[in-house]
Amino acid sequence: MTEAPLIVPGSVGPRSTGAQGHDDLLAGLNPQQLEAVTYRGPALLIVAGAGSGKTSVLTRRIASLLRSREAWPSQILAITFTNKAAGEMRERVEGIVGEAAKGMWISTFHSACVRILRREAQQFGFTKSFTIYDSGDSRALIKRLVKEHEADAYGLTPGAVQSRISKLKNELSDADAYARQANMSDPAERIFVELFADYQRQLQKANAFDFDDLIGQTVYLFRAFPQVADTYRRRFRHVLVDEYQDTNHAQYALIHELTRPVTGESSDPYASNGMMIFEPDTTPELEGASLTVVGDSDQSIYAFRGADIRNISEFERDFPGARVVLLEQNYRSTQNILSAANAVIGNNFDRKDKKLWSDKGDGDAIIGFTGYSQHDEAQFVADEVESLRRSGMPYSEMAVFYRTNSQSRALEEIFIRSAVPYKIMGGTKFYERAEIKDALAYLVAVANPADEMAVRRILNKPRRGIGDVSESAIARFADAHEITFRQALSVPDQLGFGPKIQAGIAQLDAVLAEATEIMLPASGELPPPTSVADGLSVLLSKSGYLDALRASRDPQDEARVENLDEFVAVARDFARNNPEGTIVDFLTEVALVSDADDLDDESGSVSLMTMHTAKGLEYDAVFVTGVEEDLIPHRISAGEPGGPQEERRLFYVGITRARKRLHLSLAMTRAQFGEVTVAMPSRFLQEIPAGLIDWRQSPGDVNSRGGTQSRALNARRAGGFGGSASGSGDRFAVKQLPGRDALKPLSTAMDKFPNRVTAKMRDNGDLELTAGDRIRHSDFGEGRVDAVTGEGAKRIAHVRFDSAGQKKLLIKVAPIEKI
DNA sequence: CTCGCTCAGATTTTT
DNA sequence: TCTGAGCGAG
Repeated sequence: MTEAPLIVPGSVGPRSTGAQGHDDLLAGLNPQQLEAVTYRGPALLIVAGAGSGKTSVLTRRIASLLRSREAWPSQILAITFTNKAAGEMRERVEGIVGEAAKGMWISTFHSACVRILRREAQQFGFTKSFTIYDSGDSRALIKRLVKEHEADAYGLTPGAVQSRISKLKNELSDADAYARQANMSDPAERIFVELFADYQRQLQKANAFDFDDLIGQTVYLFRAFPQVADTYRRRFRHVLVDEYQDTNHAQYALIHELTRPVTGESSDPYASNGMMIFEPDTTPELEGASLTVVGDSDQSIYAFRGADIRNISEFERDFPGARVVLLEQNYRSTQNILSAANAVIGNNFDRKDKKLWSDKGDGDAIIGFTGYSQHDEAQFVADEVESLRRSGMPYSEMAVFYRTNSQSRALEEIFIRSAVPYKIMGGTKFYERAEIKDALAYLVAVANPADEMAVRRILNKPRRGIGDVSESAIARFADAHEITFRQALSVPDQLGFGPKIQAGIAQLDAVLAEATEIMLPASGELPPPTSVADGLSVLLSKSGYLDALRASRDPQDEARVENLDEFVAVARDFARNNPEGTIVDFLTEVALVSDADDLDDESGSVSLMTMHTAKGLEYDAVFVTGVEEDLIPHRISAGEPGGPQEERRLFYVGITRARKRLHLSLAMTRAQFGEVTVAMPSRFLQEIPAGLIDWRQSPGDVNSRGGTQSRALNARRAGGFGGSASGSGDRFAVKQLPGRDALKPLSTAMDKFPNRVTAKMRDNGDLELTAGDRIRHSDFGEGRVDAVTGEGAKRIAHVRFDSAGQKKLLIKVAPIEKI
């Protein structure tokens, strides 16, 4: 991520020869970085503090392997946690070595495993077109099972069951293994084991893997079929893993399996069974792949998801002879920011001492602010953003972090009113929208007819008069005749339903069949690139799904239609980018995209995200908000072992994202679901030396004297009288809030449609106003437009209200009408 | 079977 | 505050 003193890659052509080529690779590296790039051996651990240039080191290491012809591209496997990081790494390696980079596997754990599983699935009872269940899908399945098993009577909620199963899978455990060591006299435990086993059976039956299975089943595959594993071991001679501190046990095991020596025979239980002439334990046919891992235990923030910090702390023990390189020089942040970070993380007792340092100088002081409410705090952020913008910093170089997604709301509201362009990373994902999930279910029903969940989902969408009762009847029929749910749909007349339901089922069956013929022609010939988009269109229109939405009078449904249009557009884009792409490829891509992946830094907007999402990113200016007890550290973390320490690391990750400016803010009161609660400053604040923080408004100021006016309160008062330091009071003139995402800057097709639905709540669209127009505002009454400034979504009307005085209003979202 | 109403519960982080 | 589940009426 940081490349500070390192030279710009790409200055030397791909064909340059070894020695010469290496000069530019190694130029500007400090001694530790140099070693990290050039060391050769079976195992290398690069302990890379925040901002120490680890991505650069990793990419140079790969480039250097390629340039010196130590490895073919196809022999390299580089693993990251997000597709975004993978894409970035690929780009940078390509920047250095050009075409030679083609053929490398640079991907996430999950996509690498999918690739392997698709190839090998037939080996153990799956087909290549298996479905990937995201957490929503598995929750839905578990929910159904919990109901069927009446497990809620034992206090087993779907959420709890899901997270327990996930944890167990991350440990490579399964229902049987768990049962062996569980207290089976406890009925709740017995039910849980049953649920777990049933869940797994259902997945298998549906030809589906959940997220955890992608990793776990790959490990299983390697262990059960050593000769399969060997093909991958022979292939990948250099395995590199980024963010190693966040690997869980299953991922650790996967790496282990991949880097094992190829023995040729002894790992195959059948081979040594008399037939083979080799002596046991002969020298390996091929030594294990060289393994490079990069990580920083201070940035381990995924323990809650099973990440095991020991994977990194015990690396030397696991891989004897491993070389360890420590990167401590930070090229990202100013010393003030680093000093704060060091002071905070120093309070974690179980860590190896590591002190980041910088030669960038102290830089600006950290700015602190305490608001009266989260709105007040948000206003501070918005004001600061504007002032930084005026001083020349682009919006895209600013980011706002928070602990929980729900905190984004107050920020969004204020940003919208202040006309600050922003972009939310994460939050509700586009493919979690109901209509998108429905569309996906239609596609899955075609790609993987065994997936009963998908077929059930679309059975009555749009309404076909097929309710729970009929659905169960179909399931029973399928069971009784030993056919799949999907197959049952193709014999509607045998199901014993009335004509209406029969017709509905027949129609669904016909649509699915037609789409199947488009996307997966029975003739076996390769469908044209546009087949996915075409098939999707057919599904949506001929199923009546779109018509039903269009006929609806729910205003949200209009937006849903638009979302689906966008989704079809995404499919077309996919066809353009992947001419050979099949429906299965498309579904894979959609299932594995994550929030952090579609970060788009060109769009010129401020980025809002959780601190978790922020990992691996950096910005000139960073705002860490909600620095309060019970938020960071989060209340729930207190109960978990190691919880508070992990929270501290999270905070550390947040503050080390900043290059030049760091802002820490909090609110004295926070409204959470209706009730207003009083918040306390986070303990982490006290861990930062007081001299480093320049408080614009300290917690003490806000507590003791009521002298300082709340910005938000001020602004809300119609008069907009004094107080607000930066004079932005009248930005608040828009009192009625629009939908939370109304103003979201739209850039790519992907982030365009997730937010359409809510955006419908208020959008004046192209309302044309010119000086002299009279308007009516829902709060301020009537007034006259003095002037209009700005463009497009950010057009601002300067209005002189008859009674409420002068206001600036964002035309697009203000509750106004022309009169 | 669908619709609309009421009420409870929810919010930690994510591939 | 918002969403989802549950219930009763048509």
